Amino acid sequence: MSFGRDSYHHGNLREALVEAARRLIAERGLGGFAFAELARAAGVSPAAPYRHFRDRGALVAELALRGFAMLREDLLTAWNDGRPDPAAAIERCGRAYLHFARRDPAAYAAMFDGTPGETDPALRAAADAAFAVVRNAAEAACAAAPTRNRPPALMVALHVWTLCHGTASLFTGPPSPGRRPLPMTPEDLLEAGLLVYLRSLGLGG
Amino acid sequence: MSFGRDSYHHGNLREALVEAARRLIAERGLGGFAFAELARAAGVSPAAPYRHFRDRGALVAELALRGFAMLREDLLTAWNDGRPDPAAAIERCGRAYLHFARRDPAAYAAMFDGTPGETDPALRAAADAAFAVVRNAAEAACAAAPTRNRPPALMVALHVWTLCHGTASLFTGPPSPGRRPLPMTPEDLLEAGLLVYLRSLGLGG
DNA sequence: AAGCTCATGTGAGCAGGGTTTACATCACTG
DNA sequence: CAGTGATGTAAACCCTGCTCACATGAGCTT
Repeated sequence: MSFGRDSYHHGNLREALVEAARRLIAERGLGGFAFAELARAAGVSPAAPYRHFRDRGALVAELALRGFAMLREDLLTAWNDGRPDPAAAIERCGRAYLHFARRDPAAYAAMFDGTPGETDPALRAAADAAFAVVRNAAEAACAAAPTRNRPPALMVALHVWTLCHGTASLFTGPPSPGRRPLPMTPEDLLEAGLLVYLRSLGLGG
Repeated sequence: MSFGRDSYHHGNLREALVEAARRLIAERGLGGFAFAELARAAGVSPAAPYRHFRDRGALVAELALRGFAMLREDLLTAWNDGRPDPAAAIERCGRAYLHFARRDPAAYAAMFDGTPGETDPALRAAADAAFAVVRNAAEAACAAAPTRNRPPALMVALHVWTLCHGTASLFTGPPSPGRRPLPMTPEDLLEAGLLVYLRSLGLGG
């Protein structure tokens, strides 16, 4: 369990690599970390990381996997069984979503901009589990809505997720050319959007 | 004006590079094109592209610039002065937005995932011009809404843009780990979302 | 037509990254 | 205490981004 490298083996290389990548991606974007650079930061030879990750993509996938697990927990806490009412709880979920995207931009990028290629089943499962929280919230919201205005719960969940992701993608993280200047916080923009949307379903204030 | 390279000079290198980049980015993502590869595809030495673009980022910025101009035109056409009514016209804009993201995924990526660094003023202006169309549509929609339910037009524009971008980002282009399987087309999902949202403002329906 | 100029392309070259392979070290286990 | 498997090293390969001095030739001036 040595960190400063007093022995031949690092003792914690895998974690060190993940954390170094998290830092670099947060600073310079998804493409902004070099495998060799991580190795250097850990005080290890350029080939060492390959003992822990098949390639760069595998490290990004690991980051995404952990990200989905954390996001799921944050959403579960925010949902809090829909108390005091589904609309308020969903707005809390929106804030939690943005908070997560801000707190761990590297994981967020890995989750939504990463690996155009094949997707590992465990990763897909983690993504499903995170979405399931929103899906469940949408079910509760629809159950609480007047019968006439009930759209399918899955669609509501997708709309909520879309609004959250759109807000996070456009207004947090590294600025892209398409980023608009905001006259309010992203949190307030999202809350207002969710409010308007849910009101149309007969929910909220 | 030679293409197959019968003379020392290419004659159209700049355009050839942009088009090759567009193709490669569409296939392999934003990081998936090599400057040297573009040169090879154009039958030119690896140093030649640097006569036309300062670096890789400059080419991406060019793609983004053209993208915003095209998107603006598409949105203007879709808006069609708000006929027959603002809600219907805004939904048409949403479809146009998705259609653009699908038709030119490389430009779309350059516009919204590109260059974490400084942004050229012309690029910013092009982005502003495209957003202005939506902004204008939101003004018209708000003007048509019952007085009690009028949120600020800018906020409505931002919500619409966010919904469009969220949908495009999550459900078109190269699949990311966070992508959900959809029981409908992205177009229908977005249309439904805009419908619910605008209904809350007292429009459409 | 002669000559100048400048945009455009070339070739060579440097630093550095991704990845593989054969080998070294070491913790653990029987 | 030897054997084994996990972990790190060294060296090597090719590719990329980018720079610089130089070559080419299109178009303008005269």
